[in-house]
Parts: sequence; structure tokens; C-alpha cells
Amino acid sequence: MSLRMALLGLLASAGPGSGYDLAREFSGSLNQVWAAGHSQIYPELTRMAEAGLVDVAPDGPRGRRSYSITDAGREDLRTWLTRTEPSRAVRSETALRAFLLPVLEPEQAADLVRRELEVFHQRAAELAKIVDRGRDGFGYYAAELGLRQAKAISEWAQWAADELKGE
Amino acid sequence: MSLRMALLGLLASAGPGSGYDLAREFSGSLNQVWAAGHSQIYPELTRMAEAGLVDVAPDGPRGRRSYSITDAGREDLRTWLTRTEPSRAVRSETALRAFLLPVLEPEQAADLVRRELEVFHQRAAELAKIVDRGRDGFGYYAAELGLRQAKAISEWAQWAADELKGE
DNA sequence: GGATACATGTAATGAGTTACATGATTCC
DNA sequence: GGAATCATGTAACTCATTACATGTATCC
Repeated sequence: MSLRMALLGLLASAGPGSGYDLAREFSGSLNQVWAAGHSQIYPELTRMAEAGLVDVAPDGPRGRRSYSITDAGREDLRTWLTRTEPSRAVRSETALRAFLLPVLEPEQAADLVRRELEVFHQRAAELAKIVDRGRDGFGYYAAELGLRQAKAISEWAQWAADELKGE
Repeated sequence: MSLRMALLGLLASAGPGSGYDLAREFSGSLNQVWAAGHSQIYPELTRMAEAGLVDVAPDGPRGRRSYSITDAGREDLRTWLTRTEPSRAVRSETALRAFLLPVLEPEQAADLVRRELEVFHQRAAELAKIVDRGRDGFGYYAAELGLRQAKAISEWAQWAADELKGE
């Protein structure tokens, strides 16, 4: 359902587009939030068209099919956002590794934590750039959230490295 | 692979246990980090036994089968933690909804954000309790990470609510 | 003419969720 | 005797990843 809602959201705010366009947006800013490959996107768009959530304009160049959101689609998206309870299930490999840290020797655990520090420090810097571009629409709130989370993780990594030194 | 590593980690640090025990640990503190139900755990343990990563002691009461980690299992776990690159793929419904916020009216968006604020504020309070119990071993580093992330999300929600008021 | 980007799909596999199904022990 | 908990499994389904497969338009 989440993939479907992400696609509807993109069509609602960026306007009509092809599966190819949508797949490209998924490898851009949305990728930080929800990943999907084209092999997942194309069949889902077909199902969404069958369900009347999107209209298809076929026969563009190179067989391009352009999808646009319908009123039913907009309705579904709004209902999902406002009336369904978000799944807060977390599945973070970084967090799982944090959980498993105590099975390592402190020295190896510290190595692992330093690698996370570097990656998320880097990610925070990238997201800061997006945030600085301001409220140009889509991705603004998500980028700010991503930034705060990336900072939280790198600060945790710093803390954990210090903690492990003391052992 | 992650499920397998989580199981090996639990067996490595909490000692031998049954699938039932492991499923219970998954619904406890580990649940914040990596969720799994018994229908996923039992078949995985069977495969792990076939691969020689765990030993099985069958014939406990009520057909209980107790699993313990082998040297090969410990080796696999250590190799995974130290030599494989973590997947940093994120799949967060909260973040996806943050991404989609601009499709809502500011008022509805603010409602959504306030609900997240409440949930993560609550979660932060629960994790703070676990962290306060101190370095009693497993879950300590993960709880600290979870706490920092929950705080980051609720601070974001506060920021977003203010931001939406201004619109 | 060749490389690159555009464009769409399917197949096989793996991971995860929900529902179904069963039975033993313990506690009251 | 009945309820709760312990204990294990399978089946059906959905969701996600990787690999395979093909063809068109544009740029140089």
C-alpha cells in the first residue's frame, strides 16, 4: 500500500509522468525514505490503472505511457494519509547492528561504529543542502526529518565510540 | 540474512533457547529494531541447523527444541558484523508520510504531525527507562540509538507543526 | 555507426505477514 | 475441569530484489 501511496503522491504533486519518470524520482530524494525499483513500479501502475486510481495516456515515443492521478486516486491518497494509522515498524540494519554490538570485542565494535559515524555524517551534509534549498515543495519536510535523524545517528555513533573506549 | 544474524546474536549473548523463547525476545526490546514473528523464526532455525550454525537439543517438555550457537555460527555472525557493508536502505512510513505532507491542507498535515509527535514522545519515554537501567548487556546501545532517534522525530514533528502554522 | 539514455516489461527468488492448525503442561 | 501459557509448525499471500530480456530515440 505504501508504494502505491508514494506513486500517487508523486503524480499528485509533480504532475503526470511515466513509469520511467517515477522510477527516476524514486532513485532521487524519495530514495532516502522509500526505495523501489522499476520492476516493482511498472506492475503496480498497471494495477492502479485497473483500480481507476490513475489514467493512462499510451503511445508516447518509445512506447512511453504517461500516467495521471484521477479524483479517485487523490481521494485514496488523502484517506490513507488522514485516516489510517501509520505502521511504525522499524527495520533498520544500523539499529540491528547496534543491538548486536556487545557480541564483538570493544575494538571491533568501535570500528563498526566509526564507519556508521562517517556514513551518516556524510548523509547529514547532503540532506542539509536539500533543506537549504528551502520549501520548493516536495521533499522539504522529509529532508528535514532525514537530516535530524542522520544527525541523531551520527551523534549516537560518537557517543558509542566514547562509551566503548572506556571498556 | 538479518533475521539470521539477529537470531545468532540472541543465542550468542542470552545463551541457548527455543524458537518460542526467541520469538518472545523479538516481541520485547528487539522489536524496536527488527521485528519477526514465530512463523518466520521456526523455519529459519531449521535452515540454520541444516547449515551447521546452531545445534539442536530436541525432546524437551511439550516438544520443546533448544537451540545453541555453534562455533561456525559465531564465526558467521562476527564476519557479518565486521566484514559486510550494512544496508542503509530506509523504509519508514513516518518518513514517507512526511514526504507526502504537501499534498494535504496545512490543517490536516498539522494533525498528522501532531499524532507522530505524541507517539514518538511516548516511545522516547519508554526507551529512556531502558537506557536508565544501564549497561546490563544486550539492547543497551540499541536503546540509546532508539532514544536519540525517537527524540529526533518528535522534535521534527514539533518543528513541522510550527512550520505548518505559518502557512 | 555506436554509445547513451529512454522506456517497458517478466521471471525467479527471497523476505515478511496473516491466518490456520494442533497439542502439552501448568496454574487455579 | 477450564483457562492460560508454552510450544511448534504450515499455507497462502503480499511485498521486494535481482536478473533477464527487448526495443526506440537521440546525441556525437
